[in-house]
Amino acid sequence: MYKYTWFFPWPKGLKSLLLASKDRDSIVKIHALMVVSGIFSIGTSNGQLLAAYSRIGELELARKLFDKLPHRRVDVWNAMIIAYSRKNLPVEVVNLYREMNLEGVRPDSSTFTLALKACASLLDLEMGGEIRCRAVECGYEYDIFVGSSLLNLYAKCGKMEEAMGVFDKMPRRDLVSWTTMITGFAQIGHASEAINVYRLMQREGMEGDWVVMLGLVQACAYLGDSKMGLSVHGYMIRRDLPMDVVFQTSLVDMYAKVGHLDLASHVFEKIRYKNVISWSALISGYAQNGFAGNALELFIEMQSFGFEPDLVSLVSALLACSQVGFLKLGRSIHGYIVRRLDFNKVSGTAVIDMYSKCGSLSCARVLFDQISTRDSISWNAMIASYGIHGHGKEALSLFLQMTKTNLKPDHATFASLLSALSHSGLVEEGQYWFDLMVNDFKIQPSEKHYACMVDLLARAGLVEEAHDLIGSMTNEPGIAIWVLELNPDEPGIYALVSNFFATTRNWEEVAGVRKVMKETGMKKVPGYSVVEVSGELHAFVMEDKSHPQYEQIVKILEKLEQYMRDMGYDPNTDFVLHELEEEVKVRMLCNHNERLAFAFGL
DNA sequence: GTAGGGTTAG
Repeated sequence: MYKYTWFFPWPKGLKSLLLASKDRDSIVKIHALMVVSGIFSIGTSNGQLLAAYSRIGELELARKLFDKLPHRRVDVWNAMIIAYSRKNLPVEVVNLYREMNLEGVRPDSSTFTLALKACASLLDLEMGGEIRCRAVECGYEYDIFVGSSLLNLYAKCGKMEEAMGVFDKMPRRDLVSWTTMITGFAQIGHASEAINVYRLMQREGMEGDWVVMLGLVQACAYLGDSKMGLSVHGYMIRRDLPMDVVFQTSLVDMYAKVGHLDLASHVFEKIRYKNVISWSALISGYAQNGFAGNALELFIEMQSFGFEPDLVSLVSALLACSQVGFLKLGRSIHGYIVRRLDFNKVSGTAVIDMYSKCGSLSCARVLFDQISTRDSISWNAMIASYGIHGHGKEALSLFLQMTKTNLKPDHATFASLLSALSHSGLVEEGQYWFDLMVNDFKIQPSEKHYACMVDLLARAGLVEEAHDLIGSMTNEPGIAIWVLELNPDEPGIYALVSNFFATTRNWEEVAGVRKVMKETGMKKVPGYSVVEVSGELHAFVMEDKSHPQYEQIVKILEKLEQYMRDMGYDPNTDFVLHELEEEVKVRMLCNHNERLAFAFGL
C-alpha cells in the first residue's frame, strides 16, 4: 500500500479530491486507483465515493457501487437515498428506507427527513406515519428537520389539523417550519389561515423571506385579494428581495386571478428567462377572464419563441377556442394532444367542452366514451354539453347513468343538470331534481342553482312560483336588491334584472334599476358575436357596418325574414319598441350582432 | 456537512 501514497497521501486528502471532481471520468479514475491501492476496503472512503457519484447524478454507477459494499453504514445509505431523492424517485427512496431498517441500520435525522419528503410527494400518509413512529423511537421527536418534513407531509395531504398538532409541539421553530405552515394553508385554499400564521410569525419577530412571500402571493390569488397581493409585491421590491421565474410566475398567476391582467402582463414581460410555465400562467389568465383573443395570440407567440406547449397551455387554449367557437384551431389542438401528449381525463374534458361549445355535440360524446377513467368533472362537462344543445332528456339520462357509478354528483353536476332541464322546458323534472338535490343529496343550493330554477319557472310562465322560491331563500325585501347584492359589480346582472321587470311590465322597477346603474357609473360591456368561416374568425358588434360584405349580409337577412313571414311567422307585437326603456331596447337589438354573424356564416 | 419550505390546469 505504501508505494501508492504518491497518488493518495492519505484517505483524508482523498475526500477533498473527490469533492473537487465534477465529472464522471475523474471520479471513475479515483475509484479505480482506490481499488488498486487497497484504500477501497477502508470503510469511510466508500461513502464519499458514493456521494461523489450521486452528486454528479450518476445514479447507476452509484447503485452498482452501493450494491457491492459489504458493510454499509448510515452515511452510505444516506448518500444513496440522496441520489434517488435528487432524481425525484420517491418510491426508490422509500424502498431503501425499508431495506436499511430490515438490515438493522439505524436511520439518522437526514434519513428520516428524506424518507418523509418522499412520502409527501407520494401523498403516502400511512408510510409517513410509520416513519414518524420510528423517528420518535430513535430520539428524533423534537428534531427541527424531521419536524418540518412531517409538517410538509401533512400539509401536502391536506391534513392541516395534524400539521397544526405537530407544529404546536415543536420546541423550536425556524423560518422553514413557519413557511411550511403558511404555504400548506395557502395551497389547500385556507388562505385566511395562511395569513393568520404569517401574522403570528411576524409577532415572534421573524422576518419573512421570498418563500414566505410566495405563499402569501398564492393566498392572495386564492382569495382574490388584490390589495394584499400588491402590498406583498411592493414588499419584495422595497426589500430588494430577489425574484426568480417561479416567483414572477406566481405573481402573474395572482394578478390574473384577481383580474388585473394589465399587471399580470407587465410582470410577465419583465421575466428575463421565461419558461413554459410562465407562458401558461398568462395564457390561462387571459382565457379564464374571457380574453380569448389575447390568450390565443400569446399561445401562438409562445411557440414562435420555440416553446413547446404543455398540457396546461393547451387546455387553456382549448378554453379560449370554446369561448369564440374556433373549431379549426380546437380540432388541431386535440390532434396535437393525442399525438404528442396524454389524452387523460383533464385534457379530455377540455376537448369535450371545446367540441360541444363549438357546435359538435357528437364529437364531444365520442370523446367522452373514450376517456377510461372519468371523474365527476368529465361527467359534468358532458351533461352540460347536452344542456347547451337543448337536449334536456339526454342530459337527464346521462345524469342517471352517473348515479349508477360510484361517483357522487356534486353542486356542479346539479348546476349542469338544472340548466339543461331549464333550457328544454322540463319544468316538473327540474323541480323534482332540485328537491332531491336539497333533501337527499344534502347539497345546499347556491345562487347558480336558484338562478336555474328561477329561469326554469319563469320560462314556463310560473312567475309566482319563481318569486316564492326566491322568497324562500332569504328574508331580503325585493328581488332586485337580492340579485344585485349577490354580485354588485356585474353589469350583466343589472341588465338581467331590468329585463325581468320589463317582461312583467313593471316599468317603475326597471327605471329604479337603471338609476342604480347610472349612479354607480356602470356600463354594460358591448356584446359581440363571432363566427368561424373557413378557419378564420369574424367578429360582429351591434349594428356593425364595418364588415366589407355588410351589404350582402343585410340582403341575406332580409331574404330570410321574407321566408319566415311566408312560412307564417308572426313577429311578436307585444313589445312595442318605443314603450321600452333604453336597456331593454339594447337587449332586443343585441340579437342583431348574432344575426349578422349568422348570416355571414351562411 | 447533510437533510426540510416554491410555479401553471379540465
